[in-house]
Amino acid sequence: MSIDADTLIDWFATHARDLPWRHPERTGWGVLVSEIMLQQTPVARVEPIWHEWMARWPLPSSLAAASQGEVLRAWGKLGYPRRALRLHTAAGVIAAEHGDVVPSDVDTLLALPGIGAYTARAVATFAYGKRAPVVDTNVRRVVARAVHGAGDAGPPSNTRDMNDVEALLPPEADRAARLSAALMELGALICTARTPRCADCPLYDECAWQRAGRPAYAGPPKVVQKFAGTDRQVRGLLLDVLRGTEGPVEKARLDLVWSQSGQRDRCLDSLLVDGLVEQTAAGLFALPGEH
DNA sequence: AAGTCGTGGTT
DNA sequence: TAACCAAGACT
Repeated sequence: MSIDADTLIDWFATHARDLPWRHPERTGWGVLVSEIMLQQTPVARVEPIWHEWMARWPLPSSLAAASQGEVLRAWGKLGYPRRALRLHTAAGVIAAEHGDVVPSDVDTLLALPGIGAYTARAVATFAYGKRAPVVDTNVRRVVARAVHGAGDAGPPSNTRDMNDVEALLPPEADRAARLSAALMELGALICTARTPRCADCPLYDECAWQRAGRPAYAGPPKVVQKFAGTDRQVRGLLLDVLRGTEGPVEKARLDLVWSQSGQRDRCLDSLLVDGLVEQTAAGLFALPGEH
């Protein structure tokens, strides 16, 4: 079973959310920023920050001119702040080597830090109308159900997943791009992970999962990531102190966020290694480039 | 290639 | 309420 492109493209034309990075006046830079922010982060939390960034840094060169600390503060609590640092670096490369214009070529995009298989193709497709398989978690789920009749996608396999989606794309780049956006939107609004709204699905009649009686997911159990008590939580708490403080702080201030000194010190050290924190000559701690 | 990397809303 | 989930990348 396959997916009828026209059916889904038509559904998208009438049901797509009005998201700012889809507006006709958005630039490739705006699309890139949105895609990085949206990695593992919900639309609702990204939208206000994206607007701030577009107003403050309308070009790659304007972001590149900011300090890392400014960028990390503006990133706020979107999570995974290494994304902000990589985007800052990518902006510098785009400004210096690509005429301050986000590249439209997948391989060129892949060479930039923080841009992987999904983001490179999403930017090429959504910003420039190229024809490329755009595979994110939504698309994987929609294909698993509508095409393969499974309750959910199994473990990701980049090559196999992209081949699956490639086979669905119409030959015309413009329609392929719209189908890619539609597949993602369907996964986000209708074919959702926990409680799919099948009654509202434009693919209801042709969906292999529906036809098979909606069998439960039968693949290997998904690995659920813990958060409470992990280094990830502690790193987040440490960084939050520096984000909320004007200048450098003493280590004693950071020691307040977590009682276990061993884990605390290990996390602070890893933040220094990652370049998310710097130590001043006086031995104080600060966001990078702000002292 | 399995683990790691933030954060907060939803069920 | 604990678990799940959200437009992944990197090592």
